[in-house]
Amino acid sequence: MHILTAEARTHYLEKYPIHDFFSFDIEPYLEVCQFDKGEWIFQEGSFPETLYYMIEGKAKLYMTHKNGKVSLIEYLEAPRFMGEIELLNEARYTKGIQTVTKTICYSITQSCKEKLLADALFLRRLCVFLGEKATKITAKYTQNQAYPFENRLAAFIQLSADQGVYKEKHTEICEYLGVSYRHLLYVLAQFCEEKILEKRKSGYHIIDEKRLAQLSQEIQ
Amino acid sequence: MHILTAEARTHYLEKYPIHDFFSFDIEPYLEVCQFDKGEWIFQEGSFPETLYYMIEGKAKLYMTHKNGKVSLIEYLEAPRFMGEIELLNEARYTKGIQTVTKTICYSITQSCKEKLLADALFLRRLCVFLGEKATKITAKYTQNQAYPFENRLAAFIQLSADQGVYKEKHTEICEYLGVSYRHLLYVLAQFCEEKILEKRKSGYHIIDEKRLAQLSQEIQ
DNA sequence: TAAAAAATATGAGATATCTCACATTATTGT
DNA sequence: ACAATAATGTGAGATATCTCATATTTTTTA
Repeated sequence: MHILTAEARTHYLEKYPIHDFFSFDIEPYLEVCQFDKGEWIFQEGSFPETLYYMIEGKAKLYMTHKNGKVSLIEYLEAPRFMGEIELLNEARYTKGIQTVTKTICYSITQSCKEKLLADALFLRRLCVFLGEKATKITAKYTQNQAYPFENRLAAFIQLSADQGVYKEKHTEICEYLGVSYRHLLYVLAQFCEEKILEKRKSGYHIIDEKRLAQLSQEIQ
Repeated sequence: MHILTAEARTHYLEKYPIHDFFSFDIEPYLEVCQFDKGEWIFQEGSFPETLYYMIEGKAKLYMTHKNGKVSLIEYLEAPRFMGEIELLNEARYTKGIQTVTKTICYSITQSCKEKLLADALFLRRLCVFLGEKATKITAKYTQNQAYPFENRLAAFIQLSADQGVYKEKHTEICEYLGVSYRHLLYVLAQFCEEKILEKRKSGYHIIDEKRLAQLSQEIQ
């Protein structure tokens, strides 16, 4: 992680205004910083002392279980807060967050913690953010247990395909969707067999859009 | 649902003080109400116009999927807010909430919505509540996909057993834990076979506490 | 650019979990 | 007190999903 210079700072603050999040001047407490691809923003189990607001980039939220199994819990995409739970509660240790791409964040030091926690404007925005977060997680996991993997995968392919081509990393996606690597490959092969997808060098091409939509619509 | 009289109102307000949630006087906007066992607090799909704070009782949060499958998402236990997401966002329709026992709530009309959304004291408490909610849901569902049902059931039995006896309703629990009724019965039978539980008229008695703890501790 | 590490691929066998059908109690409303 | 409804219990067969072993290809790193 490194902190950006005055020029870059000005540029980002103009591009992604944040002043209206607060009813006091946040600039003295704010820095613009950059994480390289693959860098860890929070180490799992640490006690973070900074509130981040991600403005560009993408990261993954991880958690390691006692049995050593690692779950990819969520993709975090800009714009969003990180470390907000730790701001509200004392001494909460965090899950791990690792960037997927180069990521730019506003970092807000906890030296203005008191001010933040007394600022209705900021708190209201945080409430909305947290509420949406809870709703989204609930929806995702409720689906997970109510639908077979086939439907969830179809939905995910629709969501993540670019120009009709699906080319995510299997190792990552099987974690995210909560199935084994083997099973993901099985179902992808099955989609190919059923002529819904076609596997080429460039990725899995969607050839039966309609059928895919049908499968995924059983969810939404 | 019916609204309690002045005496009862005073009694509850003394027993469960709520004044310090707000920096203004909430009493003019507040009523104490009671829901009977099995009554619906929110009908699924409706647009609630009241913020509730449950002070006594227990309820279940439900959601119906497109395919007709119903998920029991969460047990809601006092004390907690209900309808807070709908207060923050315009026109959000809600999931269904049905009481399990007689339930007492403070109901807060949306006529003080503006005041609430400008009150840092209240918003801060709401943030903490929402943050915990998100954390809890994440933990629950992350476990769901990382551990086989055997472990989760062991943990749930430990949690819900009363004096060493487990006697929840199967129909409800299989929904909550996200498995079929049949499978729940299988695993309970398996626990009996392994002499972890013993089935009697009064319920399933825990006879091998140690082994049960072992199974469930693989999670926590 | 060679070696190491990560990602992809596939087979085979095990098991966790589901669906459906049906019988037997409890519980509840009238 | 009786009918209706909900909850419990069990068998059998299907299938969704996992584990493990092993080979190949791609990407990363020294």
